[in-house]
Amino acid sequence: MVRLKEIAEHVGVSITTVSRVIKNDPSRNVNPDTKKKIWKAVKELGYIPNEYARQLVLSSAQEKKHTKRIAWLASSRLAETNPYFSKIYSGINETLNDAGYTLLLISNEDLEDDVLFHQIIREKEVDGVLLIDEVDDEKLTEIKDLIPVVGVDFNYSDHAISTVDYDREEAAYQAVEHLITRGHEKIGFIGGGIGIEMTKEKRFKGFKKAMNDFELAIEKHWIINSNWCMEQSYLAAKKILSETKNNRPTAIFCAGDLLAIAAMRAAHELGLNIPSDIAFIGIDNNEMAQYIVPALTTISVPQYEMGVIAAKTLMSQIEDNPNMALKTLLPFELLVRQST
Amino acid sequence: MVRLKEIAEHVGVSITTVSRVIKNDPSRNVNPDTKKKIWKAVKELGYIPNEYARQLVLSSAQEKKHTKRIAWLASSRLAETNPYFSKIYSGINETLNDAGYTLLLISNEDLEDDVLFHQIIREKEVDGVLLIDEVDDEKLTEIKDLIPVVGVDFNYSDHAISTVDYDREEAAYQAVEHLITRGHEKIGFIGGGIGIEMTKEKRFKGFKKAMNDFELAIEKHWIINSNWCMEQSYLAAKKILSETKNNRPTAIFCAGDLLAIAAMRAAHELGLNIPSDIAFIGIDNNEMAQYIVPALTTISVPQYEMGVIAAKTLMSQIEDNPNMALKTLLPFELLVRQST
DNA sequence: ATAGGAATTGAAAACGGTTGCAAGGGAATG
DNA sequence: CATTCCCTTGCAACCGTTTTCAATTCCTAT
Repeated sequence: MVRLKEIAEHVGVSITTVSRVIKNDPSRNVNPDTKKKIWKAVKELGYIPNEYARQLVLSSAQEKKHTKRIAWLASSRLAETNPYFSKIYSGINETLNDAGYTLLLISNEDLEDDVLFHQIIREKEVDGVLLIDEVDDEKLTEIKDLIPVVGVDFNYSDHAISTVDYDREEAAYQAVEHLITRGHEKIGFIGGGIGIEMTKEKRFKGFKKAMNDFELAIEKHWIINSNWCMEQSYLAAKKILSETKNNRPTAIFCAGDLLAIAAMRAAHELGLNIPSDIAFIGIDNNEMAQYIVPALTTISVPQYEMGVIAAKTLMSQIEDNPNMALKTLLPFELLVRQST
Repeated sequence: MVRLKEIAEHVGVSITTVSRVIKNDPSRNVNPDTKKKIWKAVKELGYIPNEYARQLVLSSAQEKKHTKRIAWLASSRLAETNPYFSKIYSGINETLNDAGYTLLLISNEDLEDDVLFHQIIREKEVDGVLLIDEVDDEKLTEIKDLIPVVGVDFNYSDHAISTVDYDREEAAYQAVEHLITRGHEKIGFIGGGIGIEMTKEKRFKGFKKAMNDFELAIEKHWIINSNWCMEQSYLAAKKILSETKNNRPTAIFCAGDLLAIAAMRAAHELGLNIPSDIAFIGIDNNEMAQYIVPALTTISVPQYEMGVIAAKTLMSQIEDNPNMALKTLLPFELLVRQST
């Protein structure tokens, strides 16, 4: 390992001078010739500053340097399954990268490990944390006092942290309203809801509110929790739609496009026509939604923008440190296609 | 900041002893009572070891400590668009996490930035690099001498680095062969190929080989480069399939399921029946493939396993350091469904 | 009792930088 | 020619750990 010392000897100056040149310290002036010679030696010898030694000195003076790293905290299951998140990720990553940050991926489950938690959060291996999934309350309470935190794609947390989301209750309301204006009265709901009580699920709330506002009855066994799993959505839909015409819904609101696609398959296999026998509406505007047959009516959510804004919010919290808990809501849009 | 010194003073022992207790050094024995007292003080004062000071000492003795971080190097465009990669990612992430590693996401484009490159690769902010996309040759040559590298989901690189992939030429061959055994003779090809000359694309090679082996003619304007973009695949398919019956293919081999789905939409809009008028086969076995109507015949690729093995390969290169360039190929499987 | 060994502890020297302070040298000024 | 000042440079202390080595105490076996 090349050290300052070797450069100093090679050039014939003191370590101090070399250090000053390399740090490009503007408050100290070094003879241009010396400077040139030192840089030459640095290149030749392939010197790389020892970050540890540097920080050691600084650690007492100023507070610990920013690492320019940010943790993306999500349950691994989630990131893996849903293309929905890759768009959010895209927005986050591009924004962060432009600002010189890099993303560290940590799955929620791993954070249970105390060692990791200690190392990453307490020792500030990262400057901030982006929450995609809900973390359990206890952990969140612990984290949010130690390090800036911004949540994306959810907002039902009671904690005082910044979140970026769309108004999912209103989105669901409009989706159901759309079905109702199309004349539907018997409407089912296929939700995701991993470990979240349905009651907390805003999309379900929106569904209920719309049904109530239009004085329509909610049929309990048309309410499905799919665990965000296409297979489950498919099976559930198959079950519901196998009933006789009077006992099955005429429309189903799915909390995700993928769930809708799976459910539509079930309808197709049962020989039902979409949308005349059974209509479907999703949420997400997955790229696929427009290509499947029939194209899926859905609510387009600004995933990319959510990522961008979440990243910006977090960076401003890190850099300017205003500990305000901002709740940002982004606009969405109903896209009517062939499935309704 | 709480330092060893303060603990030492608080307990009334030397810094040395405190250090030994905290490191839990088994080769040195410390009086159990002292140990207990020290731990108590550590907890009370909230001591957190200064990683910089620690590493500074170690940096000369052994080589620089492993950071337990690994960089995932991919073009941002790629990760964003294709659910295909999230499965690979899943395999990688889970395997790494189990071994105590975390993933750092770096987009290919950002690495062009010399500062980032220097910091991440040269200063060993990570222990190793996973390549998903091809990096440009120059960069790769530079990286692979500095740090362990493993490539996933490609193997046409001439460089001596380890790769994990499936035999994509053979997979393509079997896909086309399947179409041919179904009686098709006029077969089109929709490929991805971002910035890669088609000739380098193994899937295209497999396609050509099969066509040649069965003595079928390749129609040039049935060969499309979609840039992995569903929209382009859709448009291209629409153009080809608008021709009169004699001038259009009876089957199309798509280098990805998503491309196939988009192309099928085009066929549908033109009123063509799948598979009797036009058959489709994809590659990937995207989760969606089985749910669309008609379900897509495709080649299932062990994405998750590829991720797992790539991660393991990289870890063994980091830890055991055998600089061998292993080329691992995983098995795939033809899944015949309704689109052929 | 006493030598020898094991258990326990501490002093001090690194590790590779940064930085306050002071000194040397030359040019400018009186 | 003496004085002052600025430019340039180096000395040395320090950052918070780890670790070598030696010192001290306490047993145990003779």
